[in-house]
Amino acid sequence: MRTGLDKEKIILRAAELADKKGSSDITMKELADELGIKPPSLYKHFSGGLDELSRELMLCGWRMLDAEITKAVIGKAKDDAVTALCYAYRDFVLKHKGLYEAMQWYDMFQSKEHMKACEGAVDVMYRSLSSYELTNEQKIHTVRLVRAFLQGFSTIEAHTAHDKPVPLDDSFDFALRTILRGIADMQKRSQ
Amino acid sequence: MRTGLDKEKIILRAAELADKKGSSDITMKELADELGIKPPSLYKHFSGGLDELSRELMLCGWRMLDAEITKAVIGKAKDDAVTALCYAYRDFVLKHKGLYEAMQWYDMFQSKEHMKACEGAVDVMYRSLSSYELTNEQKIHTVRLVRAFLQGFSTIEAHTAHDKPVPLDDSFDFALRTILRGIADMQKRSQ
DNA sequence: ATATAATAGCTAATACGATTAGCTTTTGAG
DNA sequence: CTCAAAAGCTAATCGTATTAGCTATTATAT
Repeated sequence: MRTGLDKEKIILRAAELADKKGSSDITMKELADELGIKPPSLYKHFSGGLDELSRELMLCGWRMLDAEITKAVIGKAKDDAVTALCYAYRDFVLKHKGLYEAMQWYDMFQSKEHMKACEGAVDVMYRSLSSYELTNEQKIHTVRLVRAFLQGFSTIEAHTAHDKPVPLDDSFDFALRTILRGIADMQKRSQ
Repeated sequence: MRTGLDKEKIILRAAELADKKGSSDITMKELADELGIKPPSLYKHFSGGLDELSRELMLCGWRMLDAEITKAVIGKAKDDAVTALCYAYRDFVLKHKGLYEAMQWYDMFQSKEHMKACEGAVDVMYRSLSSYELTNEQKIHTVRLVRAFLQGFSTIEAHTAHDKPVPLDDSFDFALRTILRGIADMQKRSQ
């Protein structure tokens, strides 16, 4: 009982470590070294071993992302809200490459838990669309489109060398405008 | 020299195994078992071990995807081509969940090789846009948008339970139409 | 055909990370 | 001040990757 560690602190440390490595593949040994303890000691905090740690990392990541995008859309509506949310999401992924990878720790056995975890973040997306005049079904489609785009663009960007002839910023902006235009178009037609 | 195996066959078998597991995390042991040989024997074909196997799997996957989408767009232009390409891409991912994961074996050390590998598939996307009247820069933005959307939508779909209230097919269709509308809009304005 | 070199498999041995078992020290509650 | 839980440690076990060295098969060159 010397180091003053607890589950929370360890997870945050693990997240940092993942981001430093740029990958979610962190080992008990690496994490223990990072914390100045021996690998077996980690089992006092995570009796479920690496699996439990991964799950916690995933949950922690979604909570953080949720917080970021929530903060970003406060006081904004419609296009402003969607735009802010998208930029915040992308920034998060670029800043947390390793953690974001851990957040993809989909299904297998824990599918429900994972879904609950992203739920918060996805819910923010839904709320951001609430100021538009869309049917529920349209909102669902739109959230899926936005989610897919963000997931795809950010991962590709995070894993690709940043020396493109055409800046990625411009492409992101372009894509975002395309999507917003699509939403506007939808509203026009449903009137 | 009994089993008549060669690099090519082993890779294809590894791809099947990955898809069967729904994950790219296949071990030397699993693969050896699958092939009816002992793990050390694999090193006769892959002296670089698991790393080399992963790389080959990645390359193999991109070649396969390239072939699929190329086949899909033959004889088509504009919206028809893009639509066919998108559906083919999505089908591929859903059919090859494990292999597709292996294809994400980004950067680290081999970044250039990986880029070359996707290059073929990305090139098909560019060609599919050739029938539109777009500037080079616009094409680049568009390819990035399409790529991001496909990557994101497919991975999310591949990893999520298929029991949604609103069918994913409809959302895919909706998103695709939104993107095509965006392209049309762009052309209108640049005239 | 036959000797020979490369091939492709095998077993045994090594290394390393995950995990478990059991011991010990610190710390918080009473 | 005592005691139980908490949190760390070392030693031991297990499983997978990988290497080393052996052997049988196959292909090739004489």
